[in-house]
Amino acid sequence: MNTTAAQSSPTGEAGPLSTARTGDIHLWTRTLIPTTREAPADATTPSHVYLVRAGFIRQLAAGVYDYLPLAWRSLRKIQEIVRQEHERIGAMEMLFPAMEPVSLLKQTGRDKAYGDDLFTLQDRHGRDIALAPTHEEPIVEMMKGAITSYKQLPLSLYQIQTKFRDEPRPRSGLLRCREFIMKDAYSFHLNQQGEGGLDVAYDHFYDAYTRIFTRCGLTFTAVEAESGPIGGSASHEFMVHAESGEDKVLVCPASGYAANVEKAEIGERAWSFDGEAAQELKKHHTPNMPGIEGVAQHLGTNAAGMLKTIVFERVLSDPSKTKYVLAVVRGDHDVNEGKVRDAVGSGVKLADEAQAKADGLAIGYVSPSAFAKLTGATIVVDPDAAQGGTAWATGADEMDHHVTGWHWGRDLGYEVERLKVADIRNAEAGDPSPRAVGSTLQVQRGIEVGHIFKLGTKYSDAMEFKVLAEDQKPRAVTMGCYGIGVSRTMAACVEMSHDENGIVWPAAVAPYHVEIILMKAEDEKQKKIASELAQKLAERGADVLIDDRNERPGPKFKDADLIGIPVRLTLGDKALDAGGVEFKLRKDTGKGEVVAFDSVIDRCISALETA
RNA sequence: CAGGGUGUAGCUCAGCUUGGUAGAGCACCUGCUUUGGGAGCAGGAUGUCGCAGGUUCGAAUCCUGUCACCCUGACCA
Repeated sequence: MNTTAAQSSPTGEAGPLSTARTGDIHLWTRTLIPTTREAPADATTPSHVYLVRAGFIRQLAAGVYDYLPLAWRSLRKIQEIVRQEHERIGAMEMLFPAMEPVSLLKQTGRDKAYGDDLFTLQDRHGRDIALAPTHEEPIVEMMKGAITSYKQLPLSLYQIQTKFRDEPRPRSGLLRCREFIMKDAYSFHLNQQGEGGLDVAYDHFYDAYTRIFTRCGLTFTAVEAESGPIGGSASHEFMVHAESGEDKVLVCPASGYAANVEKAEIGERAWSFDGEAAQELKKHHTPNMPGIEGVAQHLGTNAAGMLKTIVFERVLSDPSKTKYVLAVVRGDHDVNEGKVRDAVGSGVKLADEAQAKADGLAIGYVSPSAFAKLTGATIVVDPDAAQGGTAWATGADEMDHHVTGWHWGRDLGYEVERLKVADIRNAEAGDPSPRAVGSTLQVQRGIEVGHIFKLGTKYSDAMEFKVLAEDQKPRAVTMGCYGIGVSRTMAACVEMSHDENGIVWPAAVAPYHVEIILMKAEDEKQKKIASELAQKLAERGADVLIDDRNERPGPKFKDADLIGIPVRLTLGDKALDAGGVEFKLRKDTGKGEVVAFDSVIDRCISALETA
């Protein structure tokens, strides 16, 4: 067999206009596929276990992985799909540096926004350099110098590149890395609405993302999301359904509404401060009880019987004038900072603990009663906490003490009139749907593989990126940005598609389409047939891996299942005597079937096309 | 960052309590046999016991420090 590892144009010299693609043919013994029988001790997630065991990746440091030949082939296929779909919506590919001056990030304040997540270093002159976590600043910097007129808009640019984020806790193999491959795109517009506007481009990217993840064989949902440190208005996350996913998505089966847990709205809930006090207010000594569950138990109730008061402060231009915002939720609920922000109509952050204590707030033991003693403060109450008929357990506004029998009307008095009631907590399974009366939200776990944002002029304002509009006046450029975690997408494919024997690759992202197993690697006849089959498959565009190792059948079949190539052809005496080869799809269980030589190529191709 | 855990051969791990100078299985190399779902026999090679100090006649083992990695949470395009 003369098959070489480096297969290119089989028909002749490749000229400058010839980039004809035909399939690759690689020999197992001439590439590197270090499969292992046992999983590394520290791998717990399926994609991590199988990508390591199947010889796709190896870990170099926490959240830093080598991509071995198989992984790189899959990644390139994902990248190719990404390129084709970006090409389709008219986005142009380019490449930015991986490093950028920290001073650039200071212009938008994102050096602080990213904080310790930013990898930084100093060059020989002592200049601070960051390894880019994303590229809004460099692209705006470049565009500022490159375009000056509205006539050059709209424009969409993208790149596929390694990104760096010093995650506090990398985990789950490729799902959460400190160095990872990302596709990031940026669009530029004169306006948000109308022809050539951001809204149009956003929809195009939304559609492109839908096609990309569909082509990758993923089951996913596009959910409404918070924009996080990237900023901006509208935002959607593309979430692959997977148990190992870190993100929680709330969905309403009746309306199709789907949103990230940080963003999900909750439907109407009944609330009222009316109702008589049923119990006496009683103080309890509760020292050294970390966790609301412990306190609740001590007080003879549960977390749902308690009120939790979180102290925020408004983000003001004059930081010396602290204005507190008390957010009250039921003890078993979590306050959602974004919803608090929306409810009070200004930016908020958790109050500085030392300052709050100096102002008389017993952090950790605050009750809604504290509101009566504060001047200029705001209080927002979640509907589930705004129940006047309940005798609540809550803090005693005194260190190491709680109270039971607390009552809104009796214990906050006339202040009840000044209470604001709003949805300020994270949604949970079973909450009423915001879009369909009578329906409840359900929780799904997901892996975020894509995220798109309408940035508006956040970055162009900060960096003074303007173009001249038709009215001859300078106008800040409206932007969108669009990211796909390429390496994470590969891992998501494995999370979605595997069985107890290994990976089951969707054909579009499989490192090879067909694996040919030689039962007797030394047998000249088998080698010749394998070579001929591979050649024909390659001419039809299929990538072929030939397992030519001089191994016994057992390990070869086990490895074939492990690395998960969609189509398997086995060349052995059994099938050869019957006048063909054994054909089996990875996703099918049981034995394969013998298919005659003259029809097996068509069979392979059609199986791949319908996969 | 808080809490928990682990570092011994390429991989998975035992040995540590009670100190005496390094082990198993798999993988690897050689030979023979074997060849349709992780073969058998025989022989062989493989270690700075994470690192640095300390105690001791003697440390993988005890003590101190330190580094790395994993898990839960916090955090997070």
